[in-house]
Amino acid sequence: MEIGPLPRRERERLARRRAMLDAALAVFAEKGYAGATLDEVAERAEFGKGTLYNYFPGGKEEILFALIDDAYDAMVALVEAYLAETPEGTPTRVLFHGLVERMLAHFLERHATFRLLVKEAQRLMFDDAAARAAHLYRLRERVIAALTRPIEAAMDAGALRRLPAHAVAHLLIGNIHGYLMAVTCAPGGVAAPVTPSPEQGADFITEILFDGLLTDRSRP
Amino acid sequence: MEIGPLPRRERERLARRRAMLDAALAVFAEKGYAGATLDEVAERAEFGKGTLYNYFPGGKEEILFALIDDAYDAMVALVEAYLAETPEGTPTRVLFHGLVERMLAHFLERHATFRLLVKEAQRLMFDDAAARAAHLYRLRERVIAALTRPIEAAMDAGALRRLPAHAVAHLLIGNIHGYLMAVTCAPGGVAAPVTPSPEQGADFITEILFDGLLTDRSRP
DNA sequence: GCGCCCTGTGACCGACGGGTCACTTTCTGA
DNA sequence: TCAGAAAGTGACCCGTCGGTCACAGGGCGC
Repeated sequence: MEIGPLPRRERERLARRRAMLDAALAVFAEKGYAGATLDEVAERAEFGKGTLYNYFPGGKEEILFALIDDAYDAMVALVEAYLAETPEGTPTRVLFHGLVERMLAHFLERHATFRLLVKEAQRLMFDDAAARAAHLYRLRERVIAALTRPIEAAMDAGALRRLPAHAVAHLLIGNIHGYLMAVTCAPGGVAAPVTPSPEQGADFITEILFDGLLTDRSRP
Repeated sequence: MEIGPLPRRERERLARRRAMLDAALAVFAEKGYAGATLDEVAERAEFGKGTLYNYFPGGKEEILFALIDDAYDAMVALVEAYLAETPEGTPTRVLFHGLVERMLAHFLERHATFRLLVKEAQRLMFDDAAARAAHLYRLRERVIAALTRPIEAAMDAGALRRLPAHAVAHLLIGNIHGYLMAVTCAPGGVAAPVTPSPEQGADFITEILFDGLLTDRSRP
């Protein structure tokens, strides 16, 4: 992100790399990794196919992993930035509501990234090649770990029931994923059969996860 | 399933078709649709490649859709069978606990089917070809609809809070999917970092969805 | 027992696309 | 201005696989 001190040459190189990744993201998200062709990526990035190999010697697969790594890094960064900027003492419920809202907003405005993760990351997690699967597993674990920290803190503070924090983090991710699938998979793209805005989505998820579905108890 | 009255010729034909689908399921789940080859499917089914086309004139894609259709049909059948055999008046919580347990058990003992759905169905839901995406969307909706019915009944009975039943059904599916991902994607296959058995998984999911995560209220 | 037809077969074909490399263009520093 | 280096390019190569089809063989009716 520190683009100031870098020599011009370097900056341009990074910008070209960025342009290639952007093009690849669009193509991969649209056609899927297997269905995408490097010719189309190159064309959309406005480079020759050979040039891609100057920037990604590993070819198609290296490009895919660069995209996936970026997507997971961004997710971890989002969680950590949010936690860092949220004042101490924020009520647990507000804290998590904001976090869910941020994550929903993040993916709703990065539709291609979400598609890529759904189409390819999930597939790679079950890859035969143990190395690939393990890499994906590690990326996912980093996100889970980032979420586990505030969950555990809330449990320590007595705000949340003491449950396996790791499992709760998985559940949170699962709900965000499920919500996004429901919202973005409606026929015709981003039209919404369920609630459409990040706020409403966060309301729904937070309310159910915190309060549960049951009626038979007092409610504020 | 009615194999009695069918003439022998028909039965054998269906059995062969079944064998081909089984082989294809194994190969597709392992290598992914794009990575799988019909040669391998044919070999594993112990037929010549040409024979596949006698049973699936549409080729590779028809085989994939047959598998996915079967998987969704089985899910709907599972839900409906469970609801049919569960006595009237079963407490809501017990009803849903059993349902979740059934679904978890179903997929835990059909690992290949789960992998296929994760790898391919999710990908197809975002397919460019609107027809393909719409088909998948319809399949998913049938499952959601089957789940929505008991949820709405429970809301009508006052056992669950009045919330958009459709959204709650999505959420339930999302949690089951998330749980299975967490459990089956551990490095090394089906080893479990979270809770491993359908019972424990159903306990966890039911408890959180019904009671919520908060501590600050009375609990039985 | 005979011949027709239905089913199975796998060698073959052609499209496709990932990756390469000899050549061109652009940039840099003297 | 120019030579050498660095970066860009796309025609080409070649392995791979979905799909085809001419032929084989076994079962069924006659």
